[in-house]
Amino acid sequence: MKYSKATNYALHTMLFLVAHTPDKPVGVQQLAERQNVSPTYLSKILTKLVKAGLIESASGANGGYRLRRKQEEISFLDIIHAIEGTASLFDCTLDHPSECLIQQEMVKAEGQMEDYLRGKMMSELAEKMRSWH
Amino acid sequence: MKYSKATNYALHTMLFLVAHTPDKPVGVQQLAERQNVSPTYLSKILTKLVKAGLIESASGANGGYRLRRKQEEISFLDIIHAIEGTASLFDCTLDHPSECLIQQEMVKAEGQMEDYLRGKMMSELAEKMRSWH
DNA sequence: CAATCACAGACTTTATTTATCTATAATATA
DNA sequence: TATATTATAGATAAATAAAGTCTGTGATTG
Repeated sequence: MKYSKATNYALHTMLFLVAHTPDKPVGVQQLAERQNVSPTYLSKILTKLVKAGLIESASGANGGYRLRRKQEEISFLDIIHAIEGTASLFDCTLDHPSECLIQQEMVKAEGQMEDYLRGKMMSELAEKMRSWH
Repeated sequence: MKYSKATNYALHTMLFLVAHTPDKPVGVQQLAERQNVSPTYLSKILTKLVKAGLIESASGANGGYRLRRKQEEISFLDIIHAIEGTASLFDCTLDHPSECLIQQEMVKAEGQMEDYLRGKMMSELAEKMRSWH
């Protein structure tokens, strides 16, 4: 079980957009170069972020992507859910007589991780980055 | 990102062994039937649990598997680690100038889930099961 | 109109997970 | 000791998912 690379790309792209001057959109080309990934592949990932309402896109010359919400309102969990989906990490496929106790505990465990990610905002990371320069 | 079915099989097998009378070993055949999985495949999974020291095996007639520790000393995390490994769920493959802030947060988030799983013992589930019968 | 950009779909490649098959080693018991 | 029973190991195959490519289309700017 691993987080996908796509999630990594998404998180880094978001962090870059947050750190970037907010007005001007950033093209996928530039974002892809910084991460050593092909623009077409990254654009697929970014489209998911657009559909999730985290960023918006502009076509045409000088187009690209920019944030759609304030950075204090974008959590790690928002981004991860946009890429990985929101389904539970654990599915008990066995047919039980009653509810699966194991499943219940696994869902609770996941919930702990999600709570942390829900509370961790992009603005906090941006703050940390700034304090280094 | 999903927990593997193997982890599900492992957890259910452990729960069964915990609920079972402790002395007599249980054969993989019986364990596999209950979960609708092939004995050879399950035995591979169980071998991992053996190597992790959670259960022990006995060859030959009347052989099988049984717990090696007390049920209060076997956590969900022990079982999951035995099957999935202990590596972090998130690897930042980008080459950063310094430590990856995103990675750091992801590791913390994981830690929350692991803390929960570390504290959740087989004995607790067995207790719940008993209270239903 | 031409250059620049995002978007969509089909496709390929690679990696991982889930098994299966077969042979071998260990053990109990008749 | 012989036989049945059981776990273990390795090679391999099949199924699924992840990662990435290619190509064409549509929107926007200058």
